[in-house]
Amino acid sequence: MDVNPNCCVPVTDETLSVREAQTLAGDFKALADPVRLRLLSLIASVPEGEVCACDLTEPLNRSQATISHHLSVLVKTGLITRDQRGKWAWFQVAPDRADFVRSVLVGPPVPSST
Amino acid sequence: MDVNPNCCVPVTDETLSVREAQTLAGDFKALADPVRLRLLSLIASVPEGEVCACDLTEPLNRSQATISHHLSVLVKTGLITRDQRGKWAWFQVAPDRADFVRSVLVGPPVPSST
DNA sequence: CTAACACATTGACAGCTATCGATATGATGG
DNA sequence: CCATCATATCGATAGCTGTCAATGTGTTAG
Repeated sequence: MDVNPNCCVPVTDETLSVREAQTLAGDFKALADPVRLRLLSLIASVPEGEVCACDLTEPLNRSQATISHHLSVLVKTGLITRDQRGKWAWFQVAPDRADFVRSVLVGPPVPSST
Repeated sequence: MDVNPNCCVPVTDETLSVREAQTLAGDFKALADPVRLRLLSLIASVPEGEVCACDLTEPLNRSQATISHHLSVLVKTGLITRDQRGKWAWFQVAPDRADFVRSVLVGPPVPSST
């Protein structure tokens, strides 16, 4: 296929590399689920800075297994950290990702009425 | 299941609502693919502000059908707009989403060396 | 040791998604 | 009209993902 005469091939150095794109996509994949977003939101919203898993199952209306799964996805992606303390597991937003998480959680431009 | 005595139920008003979470997750789902991220990056990087589809197939190393599919996903999500002009289709970052797109494309903290 | 508890893991299933070849659509040029 | 080109859509397939019940693992209390 030859390039049409009206435009240029736009690949520049500013373009995301394949590797960068994969990394970024991995982060967004972790954020691309409503349950995980609400989990993250809950964890980020507590003044204490950390929440134990027992308090996350009920408000999200999912089974304990499902919540545990989502938490482990968030941990594996590095967005939150897990701290096993006795028989409870405590989660907090990963300190080095706190800015990212906060910027991500400022709600979308909800297309509400008016 | 009763709440353990060491923590509180953290549901507050700051928590993402179900609807907000769904909307946000939809955006991130569109961004959760390396090919779409690179497409977006290419479109956002041209000085002219718009690119025709013919210039997007080759650099991403995917079939024409695949690129067309990804472009339509980005259009449907509202991140880019399509302008059919003669037999070419021109794409640009949606003006009202430009800030969001730019903030999203600033590369991740790549853990590689240098 | 045993029972109860908090949580993780497993196995299964339905639904979604990325991809491509093939084909359709719609514009352009003769 | 007809051929050609740019792009969209279709159909098929392989792989991934969200979910839950069931089960495993490690902890605490008696």
